[in-house]
Amino acid sequence: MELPSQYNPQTVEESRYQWWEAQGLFQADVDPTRKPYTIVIPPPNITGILHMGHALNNTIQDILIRWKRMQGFNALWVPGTDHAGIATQNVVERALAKEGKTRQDLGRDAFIQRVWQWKEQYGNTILYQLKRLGSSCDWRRTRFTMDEGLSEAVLDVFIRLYNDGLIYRGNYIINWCPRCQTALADEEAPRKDTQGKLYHIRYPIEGQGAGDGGQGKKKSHAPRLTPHAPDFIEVATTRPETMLGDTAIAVHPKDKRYKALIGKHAILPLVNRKISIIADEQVDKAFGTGAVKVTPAHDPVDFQLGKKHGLEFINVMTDDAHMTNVPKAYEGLDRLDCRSKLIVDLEQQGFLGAIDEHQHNVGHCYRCHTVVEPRLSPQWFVKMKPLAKPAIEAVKKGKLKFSPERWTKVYLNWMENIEDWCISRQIWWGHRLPVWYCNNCSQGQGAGDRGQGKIPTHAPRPAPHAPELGVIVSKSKPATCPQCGNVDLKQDEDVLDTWFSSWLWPFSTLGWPNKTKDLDYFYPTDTLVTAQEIIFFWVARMVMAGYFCMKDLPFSNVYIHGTVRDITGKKMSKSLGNIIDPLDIIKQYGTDALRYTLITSTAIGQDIFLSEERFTAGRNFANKLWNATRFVLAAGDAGGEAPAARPESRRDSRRARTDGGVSQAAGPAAITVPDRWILSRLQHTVMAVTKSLDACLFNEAATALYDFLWHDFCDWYLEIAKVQLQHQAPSTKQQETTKAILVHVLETGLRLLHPVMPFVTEELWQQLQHTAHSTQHTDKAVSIMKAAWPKPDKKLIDDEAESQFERFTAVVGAIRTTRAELNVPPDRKPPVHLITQHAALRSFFESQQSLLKTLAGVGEVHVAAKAQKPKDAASAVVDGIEVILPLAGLIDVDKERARKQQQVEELTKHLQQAEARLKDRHFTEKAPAEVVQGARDRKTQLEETLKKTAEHLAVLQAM
RNA sequence: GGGCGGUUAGCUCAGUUGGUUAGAGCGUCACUUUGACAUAGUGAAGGCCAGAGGUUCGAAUCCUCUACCGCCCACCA
Repeated sequence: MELPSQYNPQTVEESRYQWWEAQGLFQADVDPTRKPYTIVIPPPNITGILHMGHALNNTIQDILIRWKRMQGFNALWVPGTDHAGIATQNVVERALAKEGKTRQDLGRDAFIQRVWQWKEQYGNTILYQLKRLGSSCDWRRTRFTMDEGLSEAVLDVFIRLYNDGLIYRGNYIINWCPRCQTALADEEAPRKDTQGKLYHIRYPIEGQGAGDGGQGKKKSHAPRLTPHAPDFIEVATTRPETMLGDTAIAVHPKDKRYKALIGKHAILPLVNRKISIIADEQVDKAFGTGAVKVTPAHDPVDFQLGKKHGLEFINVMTDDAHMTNVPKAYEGLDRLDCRSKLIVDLEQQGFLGAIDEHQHNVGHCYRCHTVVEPRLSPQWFVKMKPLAKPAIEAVKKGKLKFSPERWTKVYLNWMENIEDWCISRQIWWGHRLPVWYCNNCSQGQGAGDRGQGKIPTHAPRPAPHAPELGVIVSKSKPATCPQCGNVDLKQDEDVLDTWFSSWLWPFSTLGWPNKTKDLDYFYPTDTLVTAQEIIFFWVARMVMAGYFCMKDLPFSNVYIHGTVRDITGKKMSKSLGNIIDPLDIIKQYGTDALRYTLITSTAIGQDIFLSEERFTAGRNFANKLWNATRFVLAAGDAGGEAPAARPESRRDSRRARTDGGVSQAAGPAAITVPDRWILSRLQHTVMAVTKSLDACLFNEAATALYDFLWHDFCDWYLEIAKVQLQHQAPSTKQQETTKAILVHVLETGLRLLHPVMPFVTEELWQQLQHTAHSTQHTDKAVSIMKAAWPKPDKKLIDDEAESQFERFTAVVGAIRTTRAELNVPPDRKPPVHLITQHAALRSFFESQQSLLKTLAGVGEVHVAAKAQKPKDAASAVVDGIEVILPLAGLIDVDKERARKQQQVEELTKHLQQAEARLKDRHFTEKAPAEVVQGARDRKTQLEETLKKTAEHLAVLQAM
């Protein structure tokens, strides 16, 4: 079959993928006779479109899966998607907004229906895109975090945790996004450095003659804070509007400035509420004025202080961050408008001190970037400390490993300081809490009554099995309230955090909570491949869920890859416009090129700085392989007229074609040093690639293959094969051997490369199956995917051939360099003299004459023990062989002389270094013997080379 | 404020447990359109391994400090 001279991925990839799928090659089922290898995909959001991060992440997973599959494992890659609560709801809400509607207009049920509709239409886009990447997932098993089984798992684990006392409801300071109107986990409210202002406000002290609100006082910017008779206390805040909810002022107990005030009261300006002045060590004397206003309902630290000191909690904001429970003048104002108005009023009434510029970290909603409001709110929490315990142990005992290893510390550090997890979200899209309220029993503590007025604080429910009155946790709606028999029960309006379903992913996708054969066989999974951003969100929680639900860790290896950035180091993002779209790259360069370039661009766990030009390397490599195969196929066909040398049956052919059989079948006379060399190099490559993959050093595996296939195989062996194939003597046996080796080495190389570049390797491997010299390594392997992973054949490792061949290439290189440097016209073929004392080397070079002539472009080859010294000859010494190239009439004598001069200088320098080293007593006495010996050998060699080179310089100088 | 990573050729990066003269790809320059491939071949130029100390016979590699870049975590109002 004729192959075109260029590889065109477009004509191959899609149809080849469909063929794989149709053959069922991605599928894995329970098979007790084989060992499983399992990966669960980090489920992409249904709103997602493929970006470079996905491309890298899934390429790595696919490499592992394809590699393990070839090694004979029953390899399962479970795909699926995540419902991505807030993200998806936002997308659908935006679509609604275009129709001029809000979700409230539709109502809850209709809205959710609308989201499902959207999901059906667009939610699998990302999965189709993963197919374009070549991902060999078992698509029959595709799961979705809101499908029936997984929803069941979510409710099940909620109830288990609740019954174990690990889920509780409490009023807590949470991050509240006023735009999305939902609570956000800490991880969902990333902090950004923000330039803000620090407002100083003066609170009059009760009974110090300033209780009249400071009217008529002169404005002074210097706080008068004497320990003796202060009439006000000045505090500093970045959010003045929260002062309306202040219920105390806190100072450090040892702060001399305020000691006298502790226990007294201050008057809250504008509100005229009496608040107490308390002491707490948490207060930093050095910050601001050293006095802090305490707003327990609107700040995490203040919340703690509030609980500790029994303060009142006053919520002054509504869900959409407008003021409430405040003096009429401020009621209903937006938080920022209120801030402005307050500043004016405080200033007018003389309560305002200095306003400083202040840079601080402010949380922003990760979806809409609105500044979050820390806010007291009734929410559901998972108690994390008990869950973290086994998850910490697993890592400490080495049962769970991270690569790169450094993430272990990050993981442990977080786990050991873990905070409870706020799992309720005030959105509609997600798993609704399996919680019902009885209005009879619960006194209006239901979900509808959120965040208004003065909320009593609840400590977390401390002991298990202490059910709150009127709160019923149940998978389905209970008929009646078990306490009072009331039939009017209302389900909690909240849904669960998206991660509350993802943390079950490794076992929920395999059927949990049912006891399935899949679970039994495939769990625990093996490797989890993910990005560093979600170690806390997801990885850590999966480990905890694994131990809680399955009593076993969910995976034994976590591979954390780097982040794909643009060439300047910025994260790729739409708003920056620095996106390189993987699908564009696939169109332009091919999937294999994309995969190859991504993989070779990152050492373990390092970030990738990507630029588009880099993909040419991958494309060129695929093209190189394509053309090498074209050559091998052509060579095979050309040899078709030698049937006697060809084994007749397939069975025979397999025997003759196994690794060990290559040399034996051809007989000792037919195998040449280059043959032995390439076979030996192949074994080293098999070992190196396998070892690298074992250590997750994907870039090293790919680079080793690139070097071997491109340089060793194409640059050297293919060129040699051309000579060996055209050569008539000594026998056609040699030609047969050469052809067999060509096919064998290429075929093995393709198998090694298949996990990284699946498409082109499959295509070419299929082509090779049609040749006379094909090697069929697995019986009935229909695809390279099912071919066996190569194993090294130690018998073919041939140090002698390797060192001889290295000498050969060095001699060829020396001749080429000389020719190029002296501008010898390419059609001129000067004779060459090889001078060496070693008889073995002489006979070796005698036997390689024709190769030398072709590869180095020389005429007659003279091998001798002694130099005849032609006057105008260029020469070089490599590996103890002197190479003399008589170039009568072709040399630029001056130039060559200068070059030799330079060579002599360099050699002299190196020799001096070597000598100095050997003279160093410390070195000779302390360094290991082989290192010292190496240095001696090196020195001797240098001396020899220098001597010869100097002689030639002398010759040149005489010319 | 803590923690982590990075700094090696013009660019992007490798560099195994310290050990000959520090490598690759891209780019550059020269020659080559030879029957696999110009998405190629051959050859060349290009590095005080961020800086300063230290350990060692020997340091890109180990230690300390400094500088810059980038991430993560954290309640300084």
